Amino acid sequence: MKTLQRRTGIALWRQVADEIRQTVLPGLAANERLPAEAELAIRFGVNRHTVRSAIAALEKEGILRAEQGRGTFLNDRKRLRYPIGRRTRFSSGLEDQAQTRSGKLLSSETMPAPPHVATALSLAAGAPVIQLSTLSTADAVPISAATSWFDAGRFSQIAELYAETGSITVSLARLGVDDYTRKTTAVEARHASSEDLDLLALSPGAIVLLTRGIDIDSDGRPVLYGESRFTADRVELLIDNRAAETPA
Amino acid sequence: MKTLQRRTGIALWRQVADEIRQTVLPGLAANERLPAEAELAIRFGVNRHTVRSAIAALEKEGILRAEQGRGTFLNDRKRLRYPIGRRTRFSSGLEDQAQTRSGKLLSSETMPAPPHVATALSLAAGAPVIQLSTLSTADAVPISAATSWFDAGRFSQIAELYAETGSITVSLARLGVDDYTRKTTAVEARHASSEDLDLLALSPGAIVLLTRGIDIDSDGRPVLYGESRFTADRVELLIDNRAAETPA
DNA sequence: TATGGTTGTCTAGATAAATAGACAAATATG
DNA sequence: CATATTTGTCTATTTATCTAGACAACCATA
Repeated sequence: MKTLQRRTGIALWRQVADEIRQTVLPGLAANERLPAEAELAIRFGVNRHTVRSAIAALEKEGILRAEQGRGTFLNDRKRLRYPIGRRTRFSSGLEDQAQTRSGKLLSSETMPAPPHVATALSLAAGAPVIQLSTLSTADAVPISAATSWFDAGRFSQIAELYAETGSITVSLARLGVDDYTRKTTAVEARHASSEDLDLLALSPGAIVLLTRGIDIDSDGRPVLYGESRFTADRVELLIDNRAAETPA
Repeated sequence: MKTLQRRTGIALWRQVADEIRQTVLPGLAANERLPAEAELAIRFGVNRHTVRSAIAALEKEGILRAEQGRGTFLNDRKRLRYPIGRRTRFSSGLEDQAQTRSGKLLSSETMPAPPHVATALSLAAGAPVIQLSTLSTADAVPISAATSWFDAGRFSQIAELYAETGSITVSLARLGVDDYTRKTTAVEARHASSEDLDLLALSPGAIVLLTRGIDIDSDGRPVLYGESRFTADRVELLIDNRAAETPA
């Protein structure tokens, strides 16, 4: 196999790690043994030491474990499925997948609305908005880092409420928004920025799923505009268009 | 700024390219000039030559253009917005964004259904299915590579029809499926595999958005199960949950 | 047309990644 | 307990990446 490319700025061992993830692991059951390092080296056309670097990286990510004399084994881990629909909430939809879930307020700031935020919230450009930076975890593992903007006039207490409750839904309920629904969600994927690496405990080159969404209340008024970064190796997004989606 | 990390298997120039993409370009209008190479080198704490490698890479991607004596400029390019909803079609929804769109059949094969395909199509494990590999382009640029599976009993002519028409929708219509809707779509992101690099004309380390979706006909019977890989730097997915989504 | 700022090219040396080979340490098995 | 298989560690060498500095080529403008 001669599929790896050199002189591309991506170290060979990293490419090998990606190939193992994508072409070797899918064929294995949990706790099953991988082919020996020497065999993988031949298969990918690289030195055994390069394969070892790749395996070391995957081991550090918690995907594999190597045992001297026995072999290297696939750990038992599954990806979190994060539902996105009209009623997108962090907590609900994950109950059966994680024991504990939490939301932490990293920072809040009142600022004039940047152009795209003003547009999303149907506010005048530069109108005051509150920006929340939050981090959500499931079973103590960082799942997403989000930045949300709210109309400062309508939701002046949002930061304090979120800090107290750890939930956007609960905070909004206390401010008189009984219900809200997701209007649109845009999804992109990109390499994690240095800030993402930090917040989400990722290693360089990692991928984040970026969603940008607008939530509206029952009158159709925009309630919040948010951008979330999900760790792509721990999360997949599930978009459900079934009949339950029908507007009330 | 000291945000770059060394010894990670990602060459510094590539990290610089990503940082430029994410922290410098968003602040620029189309055709606006970037800070000078020397200034960027200081900002990122690397040698000017490293910045030049990064710019060369972005130039090769068509994002920037460097002009000797004048500076380096941001090209005018926009990301394609690919709508995902109950009625997900490749052609419609892109009309206003690309002059020409085409679908090409790469290969087709009849095979026993792999477990996850059988589940998705509500078939018995191992029942015969037709697998289509297709490539979709917009304005001659590869946008997505897809693998789709159909019940071989119900849609035996699907490969020939797709080869002829370049459209799943039209092919299905000729086989008596007047309408179909998307039941669920799962979205993941990962590094492009060597096959993806090839098909989608990407460079190593590039990201693909992977969607896995099930389409059903008006009776609720599964029509196709498909997995699509989108080039993350040229496409974003737009999930629309508005009232138009209401089932017919 | 002189000047300052910009990108382009070249040389040289330092640091990181990849290859090659040898052997130790642990494990499973006959 | 002898043997084959596997991962772990070490040394040495080659290749790629990054840094450093100097200067050429080109552009805008005073």
